Amino acid sequence: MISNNRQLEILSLLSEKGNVSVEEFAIKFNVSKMTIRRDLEKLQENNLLQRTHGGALMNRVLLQEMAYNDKREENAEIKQCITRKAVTFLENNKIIYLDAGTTTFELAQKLPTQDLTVITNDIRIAAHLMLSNNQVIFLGGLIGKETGSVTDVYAQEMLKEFNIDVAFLGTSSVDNEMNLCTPDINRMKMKKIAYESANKSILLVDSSKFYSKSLYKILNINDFDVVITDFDVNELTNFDLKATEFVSVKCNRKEDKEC
Amino acid sequence: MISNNRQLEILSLLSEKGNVSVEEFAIKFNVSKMTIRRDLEKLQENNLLQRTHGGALMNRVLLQEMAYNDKREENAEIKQCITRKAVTFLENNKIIYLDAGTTTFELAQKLPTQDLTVITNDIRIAAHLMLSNNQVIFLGGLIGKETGSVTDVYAQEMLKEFNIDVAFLGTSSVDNEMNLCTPDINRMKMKKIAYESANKSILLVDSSKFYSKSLYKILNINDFDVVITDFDVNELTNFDLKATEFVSVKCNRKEDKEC
DNA sequence: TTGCTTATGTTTGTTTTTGTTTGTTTTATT
DNA sequence: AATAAAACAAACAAAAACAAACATAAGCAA
Repeated sequence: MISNNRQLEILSLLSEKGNVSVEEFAIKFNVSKMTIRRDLEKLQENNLLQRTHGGALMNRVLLQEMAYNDKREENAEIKQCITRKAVTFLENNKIIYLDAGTTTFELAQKLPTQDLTVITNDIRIAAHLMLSNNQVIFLGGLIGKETGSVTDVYAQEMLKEFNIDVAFLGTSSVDNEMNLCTPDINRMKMKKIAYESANKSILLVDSSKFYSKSLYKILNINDFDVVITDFDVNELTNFDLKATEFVSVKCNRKEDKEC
Repeated sequence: MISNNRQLEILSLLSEKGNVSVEEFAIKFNVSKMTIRRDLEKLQENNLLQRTHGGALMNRVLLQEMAYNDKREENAEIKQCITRKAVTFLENNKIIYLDAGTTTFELAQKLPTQDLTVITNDIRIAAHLMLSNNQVIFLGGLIGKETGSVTDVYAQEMLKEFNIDVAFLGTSSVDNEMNLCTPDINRMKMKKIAYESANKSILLVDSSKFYSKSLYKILNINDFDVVITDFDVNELTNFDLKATEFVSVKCNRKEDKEC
């Protein structure tokens, strides 16, 4: 087994159990304790765990990263389908806005590597796109720990100043009347401002988000120019959706071929 | 880019398993290990994976790997010494500013994990600290590709609004008259604003930066409350440094014990 | 064919990783 | 505090992986 791989496994077990012992791993990987100690030392250097006498404790930094990765996994196939469709709405030299969220993060990874200007309030999206040849503008402010995004008044004011060609928005829920909802007032405002600043707004929403509501109404699904979703078309035709281009991606969870 | 089928298969297996070993593939494809290494080398050049001793890991999107790469940087040991000293100037519940740069990035990794408010214009610093329990405020704007930082008018205006307890600044050069210099007007302004907004300013500068000048003067070394450097003390006493608390870290490049 | 380029294998010496030994430090117990 | 047991870490040695340089083979155009 290659050493980095062993270190990754140590981290992964650590995140499950919270603490690990040197002996445990020496046996598990069939290497000497010294080797495990050296692994732990290296991992500690990178702030990935906290060594103790006899083993190591989890660093809470790691916890959060894992939580984020887990969240990414949820509905992964569906998000792949949705974002794969979303990129077809892109054109060169456009200014786009990417809302904070896991779906838009997936979209960020599928963007062309150049000729776009991308505005975002999600630090993970910004950090990722920084490596591309696109122009990246990050909205400033206090970074929210759970979401890795900025939504405060700084970000809101800054966002108002841009002329956006296409805004890609996500949402945490859609209620019975097809209103997008969110429990947080700042997130609500960010989305509204993005919508208002953009010539065209595209909603990315997977079916798990429907029929649940929370405190703030943001916009109605009808307000969007395009809605990309795996939600059942028939259910939606009960509503008056003529104003919206409606793209339903059929997504077979297992085979992932239809999209 | 990808020259053959084998490399494609390596990537595909890598994305399935997360890691691969050289030996495994040498056997699987019935070629020499050297050939596999050359494949991995090529794929790494294209940022498609991360080589390790014995094999390769999937290329991770998160910034952990960046931290990794930074470890291998030139004056790494000296920067370690300087930043180790710098953290001793921190107190709980303070508002600090971290300038963009590799030295301050090192410092960010050594910060306590809570009770600080950190303002920064460096996205790597922000992304890293986001995982801690400190409050993190990122200054918005266009992200510069080479530096991963924002220095434009948005960032400048935003920075002016904060009350900073301690600002930690770096610099690209210090000229013969002990003025900090930079070739970029926006970077110059950012540093000046940070200096003016802060109660206390601490300069982190390694000896390689001295005696070289560039277009814009920022500040004089005497303006700082504290200067932390590995530069030879005797050379500096030729200048009138009484206004500045001067901390010289002795750093033995090889042994790295003095600090 | 010849000459060129590219991919691969082999040899060699170097670097990295790992295990072992030894003596020290930490922890727990009396 | 004294003691024993466990964990640790420095130093060395062995093994594995690596990479440069050269040799060989394959593919391809003139």
